[in-house]
Amino acid sequence: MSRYDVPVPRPKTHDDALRVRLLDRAGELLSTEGPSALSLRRLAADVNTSTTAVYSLFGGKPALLDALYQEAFRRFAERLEAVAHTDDPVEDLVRIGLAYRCGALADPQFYLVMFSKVVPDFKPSEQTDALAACAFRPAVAAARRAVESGAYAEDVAPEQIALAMWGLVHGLVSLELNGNLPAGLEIAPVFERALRAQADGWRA
Amino acid sequence: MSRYDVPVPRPKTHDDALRVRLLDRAGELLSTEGPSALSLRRLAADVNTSTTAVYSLFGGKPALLDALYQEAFRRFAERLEAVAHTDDPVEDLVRIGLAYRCGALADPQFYLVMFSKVVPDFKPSEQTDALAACAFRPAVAAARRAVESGAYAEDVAPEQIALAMWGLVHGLVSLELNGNLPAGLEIAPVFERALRAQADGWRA
DNA sequence: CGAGTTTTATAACGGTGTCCCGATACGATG
DNA sequence: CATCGTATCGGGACACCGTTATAAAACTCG
Repeated sequence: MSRYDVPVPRPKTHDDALRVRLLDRAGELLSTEGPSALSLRRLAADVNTSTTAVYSLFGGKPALLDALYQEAFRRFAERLEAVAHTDDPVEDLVRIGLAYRCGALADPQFYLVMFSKVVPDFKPSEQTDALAACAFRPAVAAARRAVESGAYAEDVAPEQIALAMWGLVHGLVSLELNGNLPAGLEIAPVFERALRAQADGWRA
Repeated sequence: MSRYDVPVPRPKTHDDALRVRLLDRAGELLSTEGPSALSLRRLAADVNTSTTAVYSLFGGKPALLDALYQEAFRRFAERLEAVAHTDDPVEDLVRIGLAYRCGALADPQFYLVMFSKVVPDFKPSEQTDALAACAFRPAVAAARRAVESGAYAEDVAPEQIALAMWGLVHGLVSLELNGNLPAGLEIAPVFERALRAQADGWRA
């Protein structure tokens, strides 16, 4: 260490480029072969490095998962924010719900990382929780517009309505992804009808 | 072997009593210390047998989980069937939803075994799927009564309504158990209001 | 150019699920 | 009653996991 603790970082190959390569490959493994295929040894071998890299760059497997988790939420939030507003805020809520399902089905393994415990003893960090809250905002905003437009009673908090919608879509999507749905049932139409029923149920 | 290959099985200590002891202990471990504490070695040691017992009695860890899964669904179905009928089928739907949450919160680890992938590469068997369908029936029955009573339009299948209710309660409960809910929010009242909104949204 | 420090890969540790394999103990047979 | 055959069972081996201690390598600085 030079004088006065000036930190002059020595060169490293465990750099940011390797970090993104690890994250990319981890996402690939997760999407193509499922959570059980994502082991540190396999991951390190696939990008021609050692397991130590994961520890120096992330801190361990849970931390790696946390990074993936953040990325997944970021993309998810993007999708939901991209839903165009119409002049009917209640319709917006329904559309956000439909976009939610699209996003989940587009990359099921990521969805499972976000909301299911695919890795034992994995606890999202605070920063990650904040990101998750971001993904929640478009629905809250739509619900607020709906209340302001008079479609819903003024004494209900928009957060409550948004949470109800979120619970519904998350529940149906989870059941769908886990294969818990009764066989021989077309899901898409039921999904939309349930969404509209929920949206209508809150009307003043 | 006596003549004509009559199979006279030799005595075994891997009998049904050991089977239930293993299942009991497995449930205990799951409930008290979580999924990561449920290892075959630990389980076998706790009931004074060997890991082989699990393989001869169940077939492996996934199969053991499948048995637990069945037991969990059995209890869950009991809870839902025990919900008393009132003269208002729509109110019955709401009560079933509330009972669902109670059942899930009573033993969260079991709920996670049922609906979350706590063990990688665990696929419920067909028989188990049938049991899961049983747990679904009380809600379908209530929805059917609601349609017959005229509360809901005749052209909606009771299964659709029941599925929507199931999705809602499952989603909210999952979010609650996974800690994905926005902090500082009283859940119980929101849960019930969302339930009623969903039930009302289907009204003719 | 040598000393020292950072950085990295290798290997070890304790754990897991799974499976083979030899010891065992019982029922049927002579 | 003695013997044999066989089904059964527990211990150990195997491959893999996440994690970490260690020792070699590479770079900076005096």
